[in-house]
Amino acid sequence: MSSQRKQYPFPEFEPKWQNRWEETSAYRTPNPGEPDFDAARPKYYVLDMFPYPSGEGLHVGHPEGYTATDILARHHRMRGFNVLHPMGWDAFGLPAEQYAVKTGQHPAVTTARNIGKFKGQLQRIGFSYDWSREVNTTTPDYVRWTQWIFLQIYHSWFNPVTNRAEPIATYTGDDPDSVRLAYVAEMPVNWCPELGTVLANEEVVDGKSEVGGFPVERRPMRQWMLRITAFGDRLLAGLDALDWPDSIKLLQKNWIGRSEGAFVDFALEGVEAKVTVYTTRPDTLFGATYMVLAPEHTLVAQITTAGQRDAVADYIKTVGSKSERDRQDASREKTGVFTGAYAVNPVNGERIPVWIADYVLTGYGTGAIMAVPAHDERDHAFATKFSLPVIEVVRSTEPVDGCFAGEGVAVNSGILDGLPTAEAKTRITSWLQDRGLGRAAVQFKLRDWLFSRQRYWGEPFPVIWEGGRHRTVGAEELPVRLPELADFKPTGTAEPPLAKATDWVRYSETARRELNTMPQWAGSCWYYLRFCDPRNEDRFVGEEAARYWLGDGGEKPGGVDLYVGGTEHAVLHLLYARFWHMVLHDLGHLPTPEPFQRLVNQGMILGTDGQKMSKSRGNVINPDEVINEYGADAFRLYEMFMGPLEQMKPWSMKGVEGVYRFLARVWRLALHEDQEGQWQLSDAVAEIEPTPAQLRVLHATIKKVTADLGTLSFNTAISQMMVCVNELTAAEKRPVSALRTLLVLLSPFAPHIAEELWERLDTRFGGFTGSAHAQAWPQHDETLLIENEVEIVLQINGKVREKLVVPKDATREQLEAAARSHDGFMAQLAGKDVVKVVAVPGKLVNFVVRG
RNA sequence: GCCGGUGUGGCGAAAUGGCAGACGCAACGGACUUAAAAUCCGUUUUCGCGAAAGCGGAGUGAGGGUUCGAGUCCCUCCGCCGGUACCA
Repeated sequence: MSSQRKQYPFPEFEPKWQNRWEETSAYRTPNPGEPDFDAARPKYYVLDMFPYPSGEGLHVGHPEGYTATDILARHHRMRGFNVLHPMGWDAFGLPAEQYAVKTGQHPAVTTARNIGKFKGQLQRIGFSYDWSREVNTTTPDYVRWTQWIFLQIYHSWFNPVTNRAEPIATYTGDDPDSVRLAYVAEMPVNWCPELGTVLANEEVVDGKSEVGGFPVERRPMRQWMLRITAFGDRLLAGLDALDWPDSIKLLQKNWIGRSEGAFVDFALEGVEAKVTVYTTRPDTLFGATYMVLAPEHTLVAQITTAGQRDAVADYIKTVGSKSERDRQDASREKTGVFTGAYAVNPVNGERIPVWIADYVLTGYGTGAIMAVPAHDERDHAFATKFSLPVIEVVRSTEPVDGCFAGEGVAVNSGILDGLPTAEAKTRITSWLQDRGLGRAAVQFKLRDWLFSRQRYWGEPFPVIWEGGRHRTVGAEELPVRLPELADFKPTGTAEPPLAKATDWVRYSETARRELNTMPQWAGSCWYYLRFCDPRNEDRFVGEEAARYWLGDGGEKPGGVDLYVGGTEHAVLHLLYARFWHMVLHDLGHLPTPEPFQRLVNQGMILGTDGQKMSKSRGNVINPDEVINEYGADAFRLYEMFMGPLEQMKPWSMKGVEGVYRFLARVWRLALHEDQEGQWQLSDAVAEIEPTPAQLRVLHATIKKVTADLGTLSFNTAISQMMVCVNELTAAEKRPVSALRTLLVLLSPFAPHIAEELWERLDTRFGGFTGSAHAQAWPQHDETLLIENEVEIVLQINGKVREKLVVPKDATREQLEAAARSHDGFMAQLAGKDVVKVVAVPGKLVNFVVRG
């Protein structure tokens, strides 16, 4: 194939058009206030998840979403929108840093090289990005504003009364550091000694680092945290008004994991302390037959009796040696040990034993539970193993086998007896509250966001330490630039690499800089804002630009009109970005409450073997090779023709050839090859009226392509254009007006060939001035689609027996009469007992017979 | 385990509750060609009958249900893909 002549000369005209678009800044989008800005047009902000520019280059998965958004961007421009369609680089990250460790080359150098490669690849596909808005999260000008946003977060707190972030000045307590949205805490983190860095949870697979497969251990370290949990309720509630896939909303919902329940205080026997537990089932309090503390619970040492001290110490040691993963395996058999201590059940004064067990986690609730083995699977398994008593306190209305964890009616529960679960919950909660023994409580699975990394290649914190206290640098000192380092190798200790830049670290005689850097998510948390106003030197985004491109927060939450990317960011990037956006909105810096109004996930593209593409499987498709072979238009078109955008689907080179042939047919609609092998305008193209059939298919195509673009059904839009081209190919003469419409419809999908044909037709015919992309989107004429006659089917008991052509507006009665006068059909009906006749105009007549 | 998605020809897929398989791939036949490629035209869910035009049956993972009529709606089950995992 590669040695063969191309079916149409895309190797010549595709680069030609790409250059022309670049030279003429064809896709530059002016901002409000600029001379060529047209305020009368509506806005459309369509965004891709920007890539990490890895050394591997682009794979065919990237352009899937990018092509979809490019088609929509082009379509909206043709419909008169001001379209914001930008691209940039999420360029901090571990691979560049590790490459630097290996080679000594500065990450900035490799990053710049990779960006060059990525950008070149994207430009070869002909995307209509406004490259003048390109951003790179690692440039000082971008880092400056990332750090500035950190300052806003640091200098604010969440006011529970107003339910929003406010400047820290409005906090009236005596320890502002305890309420800041950015705070320092000693936290267990994934530390990889081999790599010399902490890793995010998602970078740890089976207790080993994803990169290199080195062991990872949990170790407590001093970390910066962001108080995302304060926004748990709003992050949850805000989902309702967003046009996101339900599955993604559900993922966020589960991740946030809001639950309603109660704190209950248990007195301890012979110890001056109480244990507070969190439960979602306070109604089962009468059934609590023992209590379990997490092995790390602070009271364990205090309450353990002399006799149990060795057993408890042994157990804690065993638990400590287990990997996090082992410990979280729910199917594992329960383990635990008695502390020797007893607690008192506040409702009935029962004395219940206190155990420690690793199935109680220290990070959730209070790290202590009341165990109700009759109505909780885990407690039941534990009680069974250690022969602890089981008391039924909820009765199901239906028979159940095994442990009953559902809702029913309270029994054996004193004041609660006879109450349904929901009522029992409120009753016991107020009972506890009245006596100061407990209170209603809401808990989240969501944890505060661990925001610091012991890495070089990230944003430095704009933070200074002095006398054991932290403070920020002033906004005028931003950006805090990374120091130059010759050696990126890990120190071998927990100390971040920045510690090696001794001059940089030393801020003053007595003050030192923070050594941690921010995680990669920091830059991606707000890049969609910077795109609105990427060169603004006074603000992270200009107020007018933000108000225009994000909307004014009217009826809908507003923000980016359409955001397309993979599902893998469902709970990380998409949650973090919403959190930052909310803080900035609360502080008055942004007009809208949410960042992304509509979200669409593209499905993964699999290898030709139906497996996930990977280097080890050797099934990776390289976009450059496809484009060399078939051209950018065919590549784009195939990516969209494969199947529904959101669906997972395998690659097929034969499929690429199919759309390539289609584009070649479009080419030959207008051109033919002469004796010298030159493409000349075909004589078959003529200024003639389209036939009624051509007109019908043309307008059906306008209608379907337009509708399908609205629902992102690119594959069916393309098949309709194929139908249209097949119709025109079959014709002796091609009406030039039909070609004109077809090229306009095709131009968002296959922009190069559309422009090239448009330009060539302009040499002979009128109506081809300017660019195909600059044309108004066509409108279909419904009257041309209506046929005078329609074919209906005649059915007996729902089975098709005959077909019949009738006037399109025939009534039910006329249809039935027509059926009854159809001899062949009546012959089949002869002798049958017709009980009912269903006639549907334009569709069918169904005779229901008995026997 | 729980949650979500999905299941239609040889393959990718299409079908406001109304003729299942549009469009594309592959395959087969024909035209063009010395020949091939490319291109163009045609056939192509499957089984049975027929020389053929055609006729008849079955058919959207399995089983049930609602309906004049179900790929589409409801119930039960199975497979595959993804997420999540002791969150009290």
